[in-house]
Amino acid sequence: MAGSINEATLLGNLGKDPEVRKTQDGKEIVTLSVATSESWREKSTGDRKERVEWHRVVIFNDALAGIARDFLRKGSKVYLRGQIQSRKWVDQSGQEKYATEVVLQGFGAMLVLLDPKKDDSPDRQTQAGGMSQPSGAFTDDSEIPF
Amino acid sequence: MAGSINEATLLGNLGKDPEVRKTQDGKEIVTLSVATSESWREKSTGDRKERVEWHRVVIFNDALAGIARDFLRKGSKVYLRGQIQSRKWVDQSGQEKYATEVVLQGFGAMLVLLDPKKDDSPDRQTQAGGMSQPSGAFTDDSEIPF
Amino acid sequence: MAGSINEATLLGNLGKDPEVRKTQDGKEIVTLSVATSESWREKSTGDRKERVEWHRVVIFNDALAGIARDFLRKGSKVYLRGQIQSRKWVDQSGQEKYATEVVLQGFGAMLVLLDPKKDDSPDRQTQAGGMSQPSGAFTDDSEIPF
Amino acid sequence: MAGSINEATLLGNLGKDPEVRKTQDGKEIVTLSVATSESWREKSTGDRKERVEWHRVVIFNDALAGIARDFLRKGSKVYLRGQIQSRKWVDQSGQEKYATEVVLQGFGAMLVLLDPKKDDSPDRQTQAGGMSQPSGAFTDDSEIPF
DNA sequence: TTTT
DNA sequence: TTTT
Repeated sequence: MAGSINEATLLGNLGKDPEVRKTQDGKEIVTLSVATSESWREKSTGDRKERVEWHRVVIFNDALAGIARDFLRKGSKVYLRGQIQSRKWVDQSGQEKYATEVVLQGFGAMLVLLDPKKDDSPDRQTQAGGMSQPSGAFTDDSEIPF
Repeated sequence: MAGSINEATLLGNLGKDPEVRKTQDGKEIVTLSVATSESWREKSTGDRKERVEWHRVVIFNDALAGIARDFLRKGSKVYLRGQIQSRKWVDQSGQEKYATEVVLQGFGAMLVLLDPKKDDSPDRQTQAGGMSQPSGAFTDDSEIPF
Repeated sequence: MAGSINEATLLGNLGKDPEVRKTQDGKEIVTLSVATSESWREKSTGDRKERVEWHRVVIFNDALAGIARDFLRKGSKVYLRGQIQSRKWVDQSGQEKYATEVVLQGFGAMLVLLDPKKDDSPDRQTQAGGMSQPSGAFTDDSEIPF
Repeated sequence: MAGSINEATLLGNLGKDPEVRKTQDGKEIVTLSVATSESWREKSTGDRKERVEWHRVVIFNDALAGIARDFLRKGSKVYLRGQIQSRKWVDQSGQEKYATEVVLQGFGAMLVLLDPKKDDSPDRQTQAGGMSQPSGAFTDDSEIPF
């Protein structure tokens, strides 16, 4: 199928520290548990309600995995974009299981750290594949149009 | 939690006709099976690979459900935005089951029909809460400002 | 034209305090100056380069305008979504002028405050038109699937 | 500034054929005029209103520029993502001019052709940095997991 | 004018 | 398990 888009965009907080695994060939894969939440007031009762959603995020992209491993911690706020992917397997008791994950891999993947910057941490954004953008002017403040 | 985002954006094709259910209070809920796909060339072997992902999409929003029911069919191309939500239940054999769905409900929800417009079909876009998109001309090039 | 999308998504910082204007009928309109920036390393020279882009953001939506007015300040980090709109006018010297803005109005508009929460500030997210989402389970931590 | 996002997402139609220019070093740059439109019913009068917005889109990315040049024409429907960038210059009469464009360049850039596929046209999606989307079947309903 |  |  040509011309399709599969994109998950999350802005939330980590429920625990990133988990780092290694593939057989030594590549690091980082897994996050990200919570998003929404709240609203029940129309009928006027009660305040909240729904929390937990997202399993798997980072295959090397650069993003390194950033996540080094700079994200339990409680960190993060903005990320990846693809929705479902896996199916049979567990030890023979049951079919499905899991759906947000996978950061390939060229749409994005990760932005949103914690207030501390000390000596490096630039806080990375996009899969790097970033290449041209130089732009606007060095003189008087040139800003508003 | 305030300040979070949970957004799934899909552009894909329906694998079958929409399914229409009714809640106890008579509200229609429409479910879609949407396929997205990506392909790439294997670096090592040079082989062409493809991965198809199937997304279960559940439309609670009345306006969007009506549009989907009336104008989407197996094979239709659609662009939509909703939230990722996971449900858990126990099946008849006592097994715990999880399912993750893209839910269209509330004010971020969006549905855009991308099939070539036939005949007498109505406006092809709706966003939750209103705002449809009517016909727009391309008659007079002089209207284009650049 | 049916089925179109016009969306600008920004995550950046305010260059100055929000500006509040009133229309003739007393409606408040809030204007923001939002900076986004990207940096990269010049391939040929190895120099570090940066490009800053300034965005004029105009908030017509009442709820979002109120949030922006009350909780955004110079330096605030904000995530927002609106539409790209261009205006044309003739200035006092008879020159034709164009300006392009990101307009928050209608049902796709979104504003998320990303500053660390202080004290007694209210919930930090609003979407145009309010928010209505169903109740969801996951109240018992043991139910979380990963 | 690290951690910022500047993203424009458009789904609209071309008002005229793509324009192809060459830089001094022979690189092709493709420019599009893309129309998006929205309509609504005036609350007070009940009148149907429509607003058409024209977007100037500049494609620096080689792969996307080639796709646009070869497969887009006046009237084509396209989905694209790029960055909002403003330029300033002085015209021949000494007037300061500003222009805002959606620029496709670097790794967030995306272009998806949405015209019904004709004949021998190639894959219809490209993302900056690679990743094209091939044909995908709908032959066997049993492949759909729900 | 911001932020890093 | 997070955050508000």
